[in-house]
Order: sequence, then structure tokens, then C-alpha cells
Amino acid sequence: VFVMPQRIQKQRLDDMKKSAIKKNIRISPQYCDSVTHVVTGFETLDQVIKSLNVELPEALKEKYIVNLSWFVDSIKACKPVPVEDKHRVKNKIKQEVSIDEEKSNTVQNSIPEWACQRSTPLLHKNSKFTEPLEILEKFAELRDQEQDYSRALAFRRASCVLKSLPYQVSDLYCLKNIKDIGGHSSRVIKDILEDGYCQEVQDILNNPWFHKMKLFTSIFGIGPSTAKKWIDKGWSTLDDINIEEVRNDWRVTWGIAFHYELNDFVSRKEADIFCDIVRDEAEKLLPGVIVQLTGGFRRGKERGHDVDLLITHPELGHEIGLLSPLLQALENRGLILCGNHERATFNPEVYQRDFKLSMRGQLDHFEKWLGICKFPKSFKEGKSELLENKTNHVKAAIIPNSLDEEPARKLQKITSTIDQSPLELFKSDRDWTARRVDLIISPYDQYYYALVGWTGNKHFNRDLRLYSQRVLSMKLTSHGLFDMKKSELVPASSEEEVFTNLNLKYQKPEHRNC
DNA sequence: CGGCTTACG
DNA sequence: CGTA
DNA sequence: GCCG
Repeated sequence: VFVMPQRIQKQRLDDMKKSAIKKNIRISPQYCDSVTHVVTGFETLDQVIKSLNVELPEALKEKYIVNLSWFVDSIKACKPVPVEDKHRVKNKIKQEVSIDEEKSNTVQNSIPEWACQRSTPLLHKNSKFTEPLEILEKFAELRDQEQDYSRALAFRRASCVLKSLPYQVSDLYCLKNIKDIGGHSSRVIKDILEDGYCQEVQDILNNPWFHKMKLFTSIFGIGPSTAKKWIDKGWSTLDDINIEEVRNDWRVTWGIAFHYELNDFVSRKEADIFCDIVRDEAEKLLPGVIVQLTGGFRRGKERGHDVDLLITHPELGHEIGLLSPLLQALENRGLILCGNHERATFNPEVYQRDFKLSMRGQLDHFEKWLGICKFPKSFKEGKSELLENKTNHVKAAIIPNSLDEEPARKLQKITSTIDQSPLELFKSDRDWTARRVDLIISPYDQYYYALVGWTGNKHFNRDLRLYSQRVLSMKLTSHGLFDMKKSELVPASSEEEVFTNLNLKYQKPEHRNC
């Protein structure tokens, strides 16, 4: 037996040779005519021939060219075992090429260039690459310098295309012909393939600045800019934050006080129960109303950071005026902590510029409420009926967005309606948990565009909108689709129709986790 | 070397 | 600038 | 950062 040393770890090679000699398997120190078996770490015959550099490759045909498994089996059996098919090293030149072609063909055929043309499930086979890539995305996003926002996008696109692959990436060859994975992302994937980790990513994870940024930007109302200012003040933890020095914004005030709960996960059960309650209350006010849970939960996630509810009515216009009494009803049930009601503002000035004229024509009914709700702890066990007789709840601060009030007056209104400071309230004995909630009202003729927009995810929307613009010369928003060539709105009466209008295959919500 | 989703407060 |  |  001659064992070719290439592609075999030196220690392993020595160990195996020693074992073989012990078992009376004769090992030849070099290749020669008397050799009957050639053991190799190479995968194809042509590599073997090339490496042996023999004058007469024909002579090889009379010998067994086998892989390490034959050698291992033989050592186990204490004698050279019969050569089976699984042991043979095959001349895979042709096969290899055809596999590669096949791969690149399937890549070209089944991996379309736009994320909105692909199916991207929540669970996929390449998390060990996508998670580090998304660390790089987050880092670039937080760094927030000149081109960083777009660099973040590039990492997200690389991650996104890997999520849509039906197979696990096992070598860099898998990446050939795949778009959006360039030099940097390839290097990250290569590192993970070779070492199991990527040092660049590890450095970010060990970077204290990154952790401070992540902590501060996780506060509702705090973005990269404010977070940086806070770090420059020398603040590192939530306790370092001096509330006196902080922007007087209701989101920040409540966001800091309830940071722990707001960053906890909302379970699907809680979201469903809350959605049912809102639907009940809305139905009382407006029979026939549609209340749809959207966001991550609609995409199949079991946990989320907020609850998004999209509300409409099949009769166009019937949804007008629903939100205020609905919020009142929710407050009467002790469910509302604070929030901001964005009333539809019909501003004639927007008619001054081009296509927006058409987009905004139907915009005057747009209404939403972004806020924090009080979810009774009973939600988690699924006992929603308990909250009916709740009495001892704190009065809610609903901030009206009406034009006759100055900002200062609005802020005063918050503090005057609340008996305790947010922090005291957080520390007090409660039977509820603070949860971020978005309530969105949509007129029915915009509803299916709103449904797509509010179902997300964020990257799916970005991609969908860019695709609309670039490929179709159409402008997509959560209010509608505008054909810029024909200068007209394209209606949709189902979610499927939104995709048809965009010349796309329908993607189920569960497949929009880009 | 330009472009990177779109809209609201 | 921050939110979706 | 990656593409056209």
C-alpha cells in the first residue's frame, strides 16, 4: 500500500501508517510497480495522476486507487479489505463539471436577483453565516458615517440571499454566480468555513462601544445620533442616564422607564389575545370591521418586540373616525399606558409636486397610533376574560395630535394626567406588562398595499420598492402603487393582486423573512 | 462612480 | 432625528 | 459593500 501524503494531516498520516504496520499491512515508502493499493486524500483521479507524476498513467488502471475510508476499514479489519464502490476514487472530472454547471444553472434559475422574487423562510440552512453578516450590518448601521448605512444594506443583502438558499453553503464554490456576495462577505464566509468563526465579527462583539450603542438604541425614541451623544457624555448603562439632560420626548421618558419590559419578547399568544380584544371593541363601534395582526407574527414568528394591528372596513370610508373611540374603549378597559395618535393631516401643500399629487389624493384618511399598552399578566396564560373588571389602573396619557395645542402644552398634559412618574410606575406593584403597540387605520382601497407594507419585513419592503422603481417604473408605498409611465394608481383587491400588479409570484408572509 | 424604500411627525 |  |  502506498499512502499519498497530500491532503492528510501529518499526525493522522503517521498514526495510520503505524497502525497499519502493526496489523501487517505492508506500507510502501514510495509509489512503485509492486504497489497494489494507492490511498489518497484527493477526491478525483486526475488529481492523483497529476500528483504522482507517473510516466505511464495507464499502469494506474491495474491498481486500486482508494480513499482513506478503505485504509481505515482495513486497519480495523487487520488486513486489506476488498475494495468496494464507496472506497474508490472516481474520475469525476466530467461529473464535477456537470455538477458545477448544474449548480450554477440552479443558482441562475432558482436564485433570482431580487429578494422579493425569492422565498425566504424564517428557518433556513445558513444561520452560521447570516448571523455574523448581520452583526456586520448592525455595526455599520450604528457607526452611521458617510456610506455606512448603505454598507449595512450590502451586508443585509448578502445575508438575505443566503437565507433563501435551499442548501447549506459548504464551500466558496457554492457562492459562484450568486449576486450580492462580494469580497468582504466572501471573506467572512470563508473564515467561518475554515475556522468556525470570523475574527472581524468577534472584534465587534468584544467592542464596548458597540454594546453601549446597542443598549441605548434599544430604547424607544433613541437612535444612533442620540446614543452617540450619550456615550460621549461618558454614559455606559441605563443607570448612567440623567433624565434631566435627556430630550423631553414621551417615547424616551417611557422608553427608559419601561426599557426592561419593552425589550422583553411578546409571545404570539399575547399578541393574539390583544388582537381579539381590539377586534371585539372595534366591532362594537363599527360592525364588519377588519382587524388584522401584521408584523413579525404574521410572518410566522413566535415572538416579537411589538404588536402591529392593521384596521380597515370593506366599505370605503366607514373606517373614518374609528380610532379615537377605539382608543377610548381600550383605555376604559385599562389597557393603555401612553401613546401618540397621529391624526390624518390633509395638507394641501403636498399637491405642489409631481406624482405625489396622485399618491396623496387618497391619503387624507391615514391615521395611526404608536404607543405602549398594558398587557395584563393573565394574557400570557391565555385568560383574557380576567381583565374585564379591572379597576385599580393608572389613568392613561393619550397625547392628541391636534393643531390647536402647542408642544409644551401637550407635554404638560402627559405629566398632569399621570399620578406617578413613569419610573415610579414601573417600580410599583402591577399586574400588567408594558408592550409596544401600533394601531394603523387604512381605507379599504389602500388596505392590501398597507397589509404588504405592515407585514414586512423591512428588507422585503425595501427590496420590493426598489424593484418596483427599477424594473417597473412604479412607485410602491403602503398606501398604493403608482404607475409613473401611465401616471395612474393601480388598485388591488387582494394581497395576491398586489403581487400580480408587480409582476411577481405571490410570496406567503412566512416567506418574507429576508 | 452613482445609487441604495418610502413615508410620517 | 426617530418611527414604521 | 456591492452592483451596473
